[in-house]
Amino acid sequence: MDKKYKLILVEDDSSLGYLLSEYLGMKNFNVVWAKTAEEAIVKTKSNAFDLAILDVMLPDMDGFELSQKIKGINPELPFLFLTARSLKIDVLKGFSLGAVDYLKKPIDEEELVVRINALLSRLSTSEEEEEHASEYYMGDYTLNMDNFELRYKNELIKLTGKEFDLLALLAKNQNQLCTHKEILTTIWDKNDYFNKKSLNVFVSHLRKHLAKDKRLSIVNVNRRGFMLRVEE
Amino acid sequence: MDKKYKLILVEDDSSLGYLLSEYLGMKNFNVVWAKTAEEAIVKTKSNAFDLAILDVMLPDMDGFELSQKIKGINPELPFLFLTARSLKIDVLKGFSLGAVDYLKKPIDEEELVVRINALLSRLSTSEEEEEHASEYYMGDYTLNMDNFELRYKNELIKLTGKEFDLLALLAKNQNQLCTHKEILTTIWDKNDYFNKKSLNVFVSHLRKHLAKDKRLSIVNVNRRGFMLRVEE
DNA sequence: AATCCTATTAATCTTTCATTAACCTTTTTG
DNA sequence: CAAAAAGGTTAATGAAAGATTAATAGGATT
Repeated sequence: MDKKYKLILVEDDSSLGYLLSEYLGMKNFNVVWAKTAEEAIVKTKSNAFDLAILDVMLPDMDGFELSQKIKGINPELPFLFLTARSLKIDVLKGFSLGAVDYLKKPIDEEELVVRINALLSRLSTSEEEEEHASEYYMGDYTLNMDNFELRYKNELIKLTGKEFDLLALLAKNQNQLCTHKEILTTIWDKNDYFNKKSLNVFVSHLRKHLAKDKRLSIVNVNRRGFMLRVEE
Repeated sequence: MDKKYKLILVEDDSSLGYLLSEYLGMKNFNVVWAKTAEEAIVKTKSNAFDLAILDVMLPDMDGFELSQKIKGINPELPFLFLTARSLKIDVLKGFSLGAVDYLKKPIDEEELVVRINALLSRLSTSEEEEEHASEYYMGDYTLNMDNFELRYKNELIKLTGKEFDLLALLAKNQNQLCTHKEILTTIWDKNDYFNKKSLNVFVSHLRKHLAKDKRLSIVNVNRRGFMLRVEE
């Protein structure tokens, strides 16, 4: 049996939203429907979606802005934009090569399913490729991977080697849980009681370093691991 | 595998900045996104960019003014301006000291990639002269690669062979980390404990030589390497 | 061969940083 | 709800890395 993919549909129009979620449900997708951007953000935090379908015109926020925030929560999520405007299409068409696509309204449901599957299949094939970003952004902080520098609004913050390694791992997976095992095996090479104690110390240090931006927090998930949370 | 070019995109508009950096990332560019001119200046100091894409209208500074400042930091950097205004070519003529191009908004991303590649290819043909830069400038010091001379405001400072090699490497990568491995393999050919000890001695010598300009410092990044930092 | 120059090695001192310990707070479990 | 486990924070410690100066050795030059 195929994996049942979980989608979030962000659409303020009730009729269209209902119609699409029903239709996609019939097509064996697990659909969560959010009517506002705010709702979408909350839902993204508490669900592991495989794909997001966003109306670009929402009552409370621009769809692109929303996509950015969602990406902050779940960086791997592919997007499918629903747009009535033809204006932005020239901006979006370039994305048809990557994990972003768009559809013009009115929506053709069959076409929608084709696009969804295209995005999902692309995701699974490119899962292996490692991303080597040279900078990670977290709120007003920037972590530069080339010179091992952390900056808060251009102010340099000195990090030790292990502090940097840990923050880099958390930043790479921001808003996603890093398990104890994952952290300890990548940074300490060994997953034992004493290294776990050491990890706690470093988490504490990093919290101090990141204290200047209230939107950032390193949260503990009891018995599982840590997560760098970046709030919108 | 092709070299991954590193670009800085200076764009205050969140939606456009996000879309472009995502798109260029997909096109296998390493993109660093700055939202303000000030941010751009800091990032230019701490990254070795191959190209800069500047919005001409920024909240804190005019894009052309910014380009001049960036040019002061990285003189070889080619520019690509994004402009809403229909600019006449003669305005850009003043900038044709280096590789410069411009694109009108709204941006056609495919066109953007074509222009970027055009600028970069122009760069690579003249890469020969970049590698053989005859002088490096660090604060009030000048390192002449042709006659192996270091000068502080015209005052000649005598360097030994290894001192020169090391300073040249650091100067070429100023404000960027040079790892122990990088230094030892390029200057000593072998990366072992004793050469590392020797490196420390030379760093100490160079610090004395560079002491006359307080803005210069050779900083150590524990267990990673050294960096020639040039302030302001 | 004596002198000069320079890179390496040695010796010594200082700094840095990961670990450990100690103690406190929060969460989980029985 | 009490005991136990896990997590949080700060400080002490010691080993490793780095900085600096001096000594040595080896090659080149005269």
